[in-house]
Order: sequence, then C-alpha cells, then structure tokens
Amino acid sequence: MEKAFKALASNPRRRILNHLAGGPMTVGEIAAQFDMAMPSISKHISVLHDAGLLHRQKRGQEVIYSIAADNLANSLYSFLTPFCPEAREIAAERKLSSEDSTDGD
Amino acid sequence: MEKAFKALASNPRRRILNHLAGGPMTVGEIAAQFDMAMPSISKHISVLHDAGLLHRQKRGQEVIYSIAADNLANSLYSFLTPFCPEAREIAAERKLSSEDSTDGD
DNA sequence: CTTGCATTTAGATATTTTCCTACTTAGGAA
DNA sequence: TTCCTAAGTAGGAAAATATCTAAATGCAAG
Repeated sequence: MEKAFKALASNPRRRILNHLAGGPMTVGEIAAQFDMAMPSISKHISVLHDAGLLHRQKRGQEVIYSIAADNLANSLYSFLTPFCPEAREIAAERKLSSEDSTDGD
Repeated sequence: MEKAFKALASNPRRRILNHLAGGPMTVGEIAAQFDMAMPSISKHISVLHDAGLLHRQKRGQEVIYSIAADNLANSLYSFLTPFCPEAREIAAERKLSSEDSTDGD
C-alpha cells in the first residue's frame, strides 16, 4: 500500500492512469501524450507497475500496459476502511467476490 | 487532489490519520505516538490539514485535530471514478447528499 | 549477421522532501 | 510582569525523486 500511495502521489503518473482508462496502450502510445523523454515515462510506468497498479503484457517488441483496476480499488478502499463505513462494506464485498489473495502491506 | 495524494504518500502521515480514526486529538497526543521531534509531527499535520484532510479546532493553547472524513473519501472516490463503476455510483451519491445537507466544516 | 525500432538501464544533476535543532508565538497561571 | 507549556516557524543537512542524455537490451525483418 505504501507503494501504491507513493505511485499515486505524482501528477504524471495519475495522468498515465487516466490515459490507460481508455484501454490498454504501449509505452510509446502513452509517451506520445507527454512532453517528457521516453525514459522518464518508462520509469513512471515501472513505478506504477511495481505498485501493482498496472498489468504488463508483451507483444513482439512492444510492451502493453493496462490498469489493474482491482488492485487500485482495493488499495484505496482498504485504506479508507477505518474512516468510512461505506468503504468498509465495499471492501468486504470485494474481498468476498475475489478470493485471489493479492497484496498485503 | 494533488495535495491529498501527496499528503497520503507518507507513512507517518497515514499513521497520523489512523490514530485520529480513534477520535480527535491534540498535536501533543499525536506526537506521543511517534519517535519523532515535535516540529516534524507538526509539519506532517499541517500538510494533512493543508490538503483538507484534517479539521482544526483550538482549545486554549491546545490545537485539536480530527479527520475530515468526507474530504478524504471524496478525494479517493472521485479519483477512482474513471476506473471503477462502483466508485462512480458512490461518488455520485456522496455528491448528492452533500448538496442536500450543507454541513459546513 | 546486421539493421532498425521499442523499451529499459545507467549515470549525472537539479529539485523536493524529510527531519533535526534552535527560536518564536500564544495562552494560561502565579 | 514573569514563568511554563503547547504549537508552529526558520534554517539547514541528508535522503529521496524527477528528469535528462547516452548506452544497452530485446525482438523482428532483411
């Protein structure tokens, strides 16, 4: 969860997520939306991926990233749980419906 | 929202929020939970407050902070909206009920 | 094998964040 | 006033982050 929040604490990284909300993309397609050198984008993407917020898939020499919506949602819901009753309910439901134990932190 | 995510990207600050989940506290009470100098805690608190995540109330020479749960939840829900249908619904509901009951803070 | 393209890694530098000590502000009481 | 305590500010050192250019890696085609 530490990693997820650190990953989300950056404007370019949140923008990357927003672009990916439109569907999976290659690194190049993502980078095309930014006025930033490719390696910087690549680094941001890897921070997001490392936080479990992106899925990665290779196609030839391209790498396609897509949002790991479940991890994103679960991280935020479980963080909200102590503060917010509705988040507690939702977090519980999500946990039930997907029994794939993913991250702990 | 930028501020909220930056504020949440720090372990000590998330710990402060978790302590405050137990109820309002003075700066001193919060600081007592940490092995960190007072000014550092004070700074963390002010980052959280500046992000709209804490309410502030003075009582004599003490300052009492409490969680601004609504802002916390709204920030995260509205961020999640593009990625997650249930967040969209919840965000919409929250927005409605906050227009209804103008509870000031 | 060589060339070309997509992505990542390495290394350098500038900015930001974190945390400390020392000092200031402000309220309450003697 | 003077003293004490709670909280915040100022300034600076150390660590972490962001970003760049240059070089390396991986893959596919000729």
